[in-house]
Amino acid sequence: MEKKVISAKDVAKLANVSQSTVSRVFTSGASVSEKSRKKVLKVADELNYRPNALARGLIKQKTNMVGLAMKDIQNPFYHEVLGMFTQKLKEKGFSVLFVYTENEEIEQEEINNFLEYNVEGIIVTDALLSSKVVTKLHNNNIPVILFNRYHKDINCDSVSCDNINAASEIAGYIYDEGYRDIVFITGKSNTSTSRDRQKGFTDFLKHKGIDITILEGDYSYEESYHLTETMIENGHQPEVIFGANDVTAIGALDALKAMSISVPEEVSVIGFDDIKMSSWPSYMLSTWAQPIEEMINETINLLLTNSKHKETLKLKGHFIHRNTTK
Amino acid sequence: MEKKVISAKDVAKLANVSQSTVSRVFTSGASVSEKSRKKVLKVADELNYRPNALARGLIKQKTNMVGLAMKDIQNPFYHEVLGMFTQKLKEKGFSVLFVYTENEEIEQEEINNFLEYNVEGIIVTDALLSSKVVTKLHNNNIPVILFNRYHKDINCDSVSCDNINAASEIAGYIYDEGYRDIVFITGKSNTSTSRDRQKGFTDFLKHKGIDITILEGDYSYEESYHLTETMIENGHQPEVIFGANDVTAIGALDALKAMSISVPEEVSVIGFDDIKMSSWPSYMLSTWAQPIEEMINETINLLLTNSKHKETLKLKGHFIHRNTTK
DNA sequence: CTCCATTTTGCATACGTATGCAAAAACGTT
DNA sequence: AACGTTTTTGCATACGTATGCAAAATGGAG
Repeated sequence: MEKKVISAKDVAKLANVSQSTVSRVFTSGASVSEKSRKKVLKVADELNYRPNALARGLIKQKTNMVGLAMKDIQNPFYHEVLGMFTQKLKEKGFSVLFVYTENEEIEQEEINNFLEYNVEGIIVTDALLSSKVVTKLHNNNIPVILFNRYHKDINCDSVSCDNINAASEIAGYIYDEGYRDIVFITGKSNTSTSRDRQKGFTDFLKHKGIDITILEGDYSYEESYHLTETMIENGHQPEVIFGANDVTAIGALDALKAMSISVPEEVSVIGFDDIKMSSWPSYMLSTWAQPIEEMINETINLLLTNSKHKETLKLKGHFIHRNTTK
Repeated sequence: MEKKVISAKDVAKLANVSQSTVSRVFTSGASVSEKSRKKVLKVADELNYRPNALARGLIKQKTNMVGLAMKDIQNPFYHEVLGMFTQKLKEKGFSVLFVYTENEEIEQEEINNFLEYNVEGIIVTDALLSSKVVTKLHNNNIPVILFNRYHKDINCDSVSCDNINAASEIAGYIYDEGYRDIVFITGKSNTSTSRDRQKGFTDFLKHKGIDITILEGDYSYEESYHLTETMIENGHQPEVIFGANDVTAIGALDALKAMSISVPEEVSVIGFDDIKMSSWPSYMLSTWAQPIEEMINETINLLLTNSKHKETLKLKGHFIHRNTTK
């Protein structure tokens, strides 16, 4: 039963051609006569032959593999991102070498793993890597793209939502509605997403002469729920709460509901991400929709072009008005 | 700048040894003198050398890669599964080639992709594959394990929660509580998980002389919400609702809340999976916790042993009593 | 220092594919 | 049929590593 793995040589023998010819049949753009192609394909099909991607990668210095490192898979936003990445990369002919990381900074080890497999590019989602590692990758001519993160000290491509502007627009909306008692619940403070959302939000309002209340969250439901609950218990009931992401906003929303505070009549709530859950009837959360598809397209684009000139792309997105705002 | 990729040969030259010696330094169990090892490691570190996994895989017929095909990444349960799989596989020295699929049956193409890369095993989560494909894989001596699915016509290893027994135990609990007006909201009917949960549940109750109401869901929040809402509107308010998974139960729960029906006083709700969301304060859903970690350990175990004798493992798990049951 | 046993090393080859080069085949023109 | 042109083919080699084998180096005992 121990059927040994069949190679181009085996096919060649049965088809009465050379191994080169077999190879050419499976190499697009190579010159093979129609007769040989037919013969080879027939035998290949019978033997169930498929070219070995490792050997091919070895000789072509091209593996068709992309490393995808992802953090914080708890946030539903990234599930959608993961799904879309794998699908779009597949369309482009790439396979995905997946790594899940718990640290804010991807570890050397993960990258080494990617390098050993000669990935053609690395996408890092919701995490960072040291500038030393980035330099090393660039020396090896491997593009690396940060998705939804960037850092001034890290010279590499990055794609994210224009968090500053988005938060600023949200602030504008809130301002126009006449709200003045405003709360922002942050995400993890060491993330550029949270910092930018906070900056865009507070700067706009400060410019209008409004100081807001900032609660230090961590992008988790639990923490946000707890913060909101405590705030209300301490007698502070704001007019509007803006959460650094949807999970945060939903945590606040649930806390308000639990305390029988009506939304949006007494307190408005706004999130960020537009995860699927936000459109569930029990939430109907007003939120900022990140242009996921566009962001992913651009990321893959940067990967494919691999230009020496590094870009920091920031895409817009749009506000979605649901039932947690008036 | 175009720094070319460095090979064992380069290291060998600088360290004044042969390529074989360099190779042996990076092959555990090979015989190298301490002196050479030191020399080689020093140079390797300077040059930033790491053995090429492709070349190694080619010659050793061992790639340290595992194919992971996953369906329905929308269900939060599978995010936890994905995270745990990648971590545990990494611990065992495997890299994960990830594929996301939308079809109930993994397509030939995905498998071919895995095969081209010489994966050492394939894990299929929440989906099936044709018995033809399985046979082909077995012929190539590649183990394939279904996670949370099985099928009588597919002769391959599988690991899942013992859904029949779990649902049966839940039925027992419900019966003991004295409930008689009972609703089960199914998942997708073509999944073994949903079928088994339905079977364990209904069989137990039928045996007690109780007929239950079955609503055909699809594991989605929206459908479950809608089904529950319609049922109540039609005047049927049961004593307890059992959802085929947590997302289903949460959909029902939210529908009940929206209609101001108190849980668990008027209606109890029970789910299945114990996803993170179920322990959110606003839900506190009573549910069945699948023994994820154990399931994953067993799956990896089967992968490693790759015995000719195929097993269908069913692990137990346990009931978690929260606030949606009395 | 000599001899033998053991360890370490290098050489050569293999893994399965792609590709430059030259030979062979096919084709078209006169 | 003879020639030149184009297409197709096979040969040989390369990619970067692991490993059997024999040669070389090391170590220990006398």
